[in-house]
This record gives sequence, structure tokens and C-alpha cells, in this order.
Amino acid sequence: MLDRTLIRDLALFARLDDAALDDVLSEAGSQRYAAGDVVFEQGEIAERFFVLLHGRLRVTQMTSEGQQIVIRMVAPGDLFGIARVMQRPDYPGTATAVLESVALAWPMSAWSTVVDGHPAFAVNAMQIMGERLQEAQLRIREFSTEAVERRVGHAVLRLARQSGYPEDDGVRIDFPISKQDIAEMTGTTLHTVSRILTAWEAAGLVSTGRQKLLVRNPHHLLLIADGVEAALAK
Amino acid sequence: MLDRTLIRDLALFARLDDAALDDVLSEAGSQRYAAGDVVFEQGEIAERFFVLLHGRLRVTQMTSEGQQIVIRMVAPGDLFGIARVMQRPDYPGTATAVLESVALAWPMSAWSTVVDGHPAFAVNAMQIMGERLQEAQLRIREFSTEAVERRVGHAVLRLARQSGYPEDDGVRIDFPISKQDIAEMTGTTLHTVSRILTAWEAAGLVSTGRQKLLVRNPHHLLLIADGVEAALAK
DNA sequence: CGGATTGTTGAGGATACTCAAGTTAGGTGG
DNA sequence: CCACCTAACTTGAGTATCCTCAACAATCCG
Repeated sequence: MLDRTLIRDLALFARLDDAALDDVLSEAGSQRYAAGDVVFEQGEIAERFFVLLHGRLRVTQMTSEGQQIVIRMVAPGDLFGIARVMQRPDYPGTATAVLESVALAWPMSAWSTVVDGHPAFAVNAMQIMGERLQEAQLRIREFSTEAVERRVGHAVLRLARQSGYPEDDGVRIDFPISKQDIAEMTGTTLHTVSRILTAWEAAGLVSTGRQKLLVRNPHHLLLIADGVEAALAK
Repeated sequence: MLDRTLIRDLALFARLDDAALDDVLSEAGSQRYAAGDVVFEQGEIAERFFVLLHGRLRVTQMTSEGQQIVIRMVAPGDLFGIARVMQRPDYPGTATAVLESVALAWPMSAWSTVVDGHPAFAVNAMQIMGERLQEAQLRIREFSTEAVERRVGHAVLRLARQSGYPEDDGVRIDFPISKQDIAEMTGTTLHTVSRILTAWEAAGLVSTGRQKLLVRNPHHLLLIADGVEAALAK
């Protein structure tokens, strides 16, 4: 049996008492994934849903023409693989560990059991869906109204917020991330990302390396992402 | 007191019995809006949530730089204005009637009452949020991977599916929609939309007029939207 | 050390934007 | 009912952004 302290502090399980937590955990199993391992694949029948405890995942989608896009990065505490809640039999994307990761997994059937048995859980889950929906709408707005450089700026800042830890001279993105990844988050090409980051590097805003990214001046970067920079140039 | 037959067939109220429907309706009021009326405005404190019974609404968002985008069109049966569920005190967008419309309105406080009192409602609401989230992710994928013409194609087809009624020689979009509206749905300019639609008109795919749109050949349009056309040209 | 993955940089070109000048449709008021 | 006014739309010209194609360099891993 898993220990309830594993999940006690997660938003999804807020306001559940110890008995409820134990009840929920009784149906869960824990899984370990090495960096590079695939948790589930796009199109696969969605038999389980997950909560990430440790590590970091990348959720991608492949279009029919073979173009890949990054849907989101999953951080510890996040719920993922909830295809069934969205009325889908299969996973709409592929989840890959980018760091050594640990996740709790429940059979999809447990979803209704848990929702029915614990009203607070349903409320929490709805809140999380609401946050996701807001986030998605924000990205749509970025795509609709911002040129590439600003979108890349917002993506980098989002990464720093979600997965950054402070270092001597900036905020380090704490998992390996390639220019290709950033391109797939922002709807551009790795070439354009490379050029933009090179320019930012020259301006002292970031430091980049092979799958490495350090944000040195988040404040200035925010000005670029919000279009202040471009407005001043006029 | 409103009649329960108004809402009995809506997805949001599926699997609620008559007593429950009456209970839910007891807190609701019905509102009428003329074409052009604003139901709620971006930034306003979200005091109510709504279900559209008749008509059609356009939900828009204004960016800090004054650019407007169309978030979605609301069709009869749709839930809208649920900011609170997303943990927001205010409405993130503005809802405007584009046709004479009728909506049911509940005080936001009724949300928790209804969710708590009727577990089936919570499940339905979650499903709806899931569908929205999927829809949003689809749009993100379109923005990431498709050029303007394909995005406009998908937007027009979506409109035809959601708000089209069959006419002699095609599917008519049943509310006034401008090129500017389509531009704001697809992240382009009205100029580009105008050029694209003119080209499609010449090819017999659509007929356009001032705030009018008739899809004459959805099948061919789908080929364009899915990129088959462009692929063949190579 | 060799191969593979990741990243850099340049040149050229297409797409779609901006700017600009008009036209058309529809509603309003005299 | 007609003249006018405005909002919606069309079309052209010029151009910026960003993509594609291409070649090469750096880094990592086994």
C-alpha cells in the first residue's frame, strides 16, 4: 500500500481526509520511467490515468502529415492521461519521460469510482480542467496575435516558471530541452528558434547550450514577450 | 417558474430527473438579447453563468494592444460564462449576441449548489469542459502546423457544422458573419480572408456576400483544409 | 574515435502583412 | 423613396517575416 503523504499535498487531492486518501490510493500503482521511456502512446486505448510524482514528461502529438507538436510539459503534481474524461477511448498524444520519473497510475475505471465516492475530488478535477482550458486559450491568443519571437519568449518564460530553479546568474530550465522542442511548442522551426536564442544570448538575456537553457534576464525577456520592445523601436 | 422541457434535452442536464430539473431551474432566470446586445463584458465580475436557449453569441477577447480575437461562437444548448469554474473572478471575454437570443442565467453561487446537489450535473459539466479542452487543443494544432488558407478552411467548416442549415445549393451559415470575424478566428487579417474567399468563390466552393456565407462544396473544402490540395500540387 | 544527434548560419524565396485607394451594400433620415 | 453615410469588402503594390534548402560545426555517447 502506498503512503498517503505522497499525494496529500497535491491540488487534485485537496480537502480529502486521510481515510479518503487511503481509499483513493488503494486502487493506484506506482510506476518508474527512465528518461526517454514512453508512458503511453498516441492512439493507444486509454486504460489508465496518472499523476506525476517526480520527474518531467513531454506530451506530444503527431499530425497526419507527420509534423510533431508539443502539447505540454508535465510537472510533478500534474494529472495526465485523462483521455476518458474528455470522452475519448484513446490517448490523443504521446507522453515521454524527459527525466527519470515516477508516476501513480489508476485504472481508468477508478475515475468514476473516485469521483462518485469523493465529491471534493470532482470539484478539484473540474478546477484543474478549468485551468488547463484557460492555459489553452491563452496559447491560442498568443498564436493569433503574436509574431514568432514573442511566442518563443512566452514559451521560455512559461518553462522558467514551471520548471526553473534559481542558479547564480539566472533561472535554469531543469530538464533537457532542445531547440526543436521549443519550435514544436511555438509553431515555428528549430532554425528560427536558434536564430532568436542566439540574438538573445548576444543581448545577455539567456545562455543556451545543447539541450540546455538558462534565463538570465526574465524581466527584459518579458518586455520582449509582451511586445514592449517592438513598440519602443517604432 | 420556467418549464423543465426547456432544458431537459440539453447535454448539461442529461440524466437529471424531473425533480432535479425543477430544482435547478428554480434558481434560473431567462433573458432576452437583441442582436448586437452585450451579455457580459471582458473584465466584469462574473456574477452569473448561462445556457443559451436560442440565437447565437460571439465570445471575443481583446488583447492589451487592442487586437481582438474570437474565442468561440456559442450555439443553443451551450454553456457559457463559467469563469468561476476556471477560478477566475471576472469574465475573460465579452459575449455579444449576433442574432436575437434567449439565455437562461443562474447566479454564480448556484454552481456549487447544483454541483453538490446533483452529482450527474458535475459529471456532465466535466464532460463539457473536456470537449472544450479538446477543441482548444485542436485549434492550437491548427495554428502550429497549418498555413492560413487551411486554417480558414477549418474555421469555415466548423461554422458550417455548428451553425449551418442546408439550402438548395449548399450549407448556409445562419447568422451574420464578417470577413473580419473569420480573420479573428484564424489569426489573420480580413484582407487575406477576403482574397482566399474570392479565390474559393471563383472555384465554386463558396458564395460570399456582405456578412453572408454559403458553403457550396464542403467536400472539396475539406480537401483544402486537410492539405490534400497543396500536396497534390507538388 | 566514430557516429549520431543537436545546433549554427547563410542565401533565397514564398507567404501573408501593411499601407493605400477604391467599391459595394445596406441602413437612416430627410 | 431617394440621397447619403457608414460599415463591409475588394484589390493592388510593396515589403517584412519566417520558411526552406543547404552546408557545416559542435557536442555527446558508446
